Amino acid sequence: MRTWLIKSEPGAYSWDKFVADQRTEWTGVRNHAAKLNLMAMQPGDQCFFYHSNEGLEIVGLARVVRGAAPDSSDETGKWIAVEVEPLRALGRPVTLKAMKAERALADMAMIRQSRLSVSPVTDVERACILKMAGE
DNA sequence: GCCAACGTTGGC
DNA sequence: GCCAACGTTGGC
Repeated sequence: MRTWLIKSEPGAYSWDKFVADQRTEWTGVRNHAAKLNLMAMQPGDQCFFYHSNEGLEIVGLARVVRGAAPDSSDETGKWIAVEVEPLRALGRPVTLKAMKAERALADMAMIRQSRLSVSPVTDVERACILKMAGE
């Protein structure tokens, strides 16, 4: 089981909306590096859910329920999406500021490449983030 | 195939 | 609102 990090602007699609929906197709990724990460996702993998632009914190944990398939919002047929469901909110949100201050997270993909909307999280990083969340 | 111009993302 | 990072487009 691998762990990933997916970003969403809460104004566009918030954690609360995600919880209300119970399951969603993660559409709209139009970046090749992010697409490669989507393609590597397997059912059962988990994803930290991060609020970009507003909030700037990881708020919850999700699970991949279906691997990559054509993105239903894409008319070109070039892009793909996975389906995810919420697992649980974190004990407390982990802010970008706190992550940047944590030396163990200095090499995190999302820190090094801030614009990448779907990124991998290592086991060490995952454990660190969960600890920061008070879990 | 290079590179300047431009658009978008996302943090500050 | 600004700007850095980065991706894409289009002229040459």
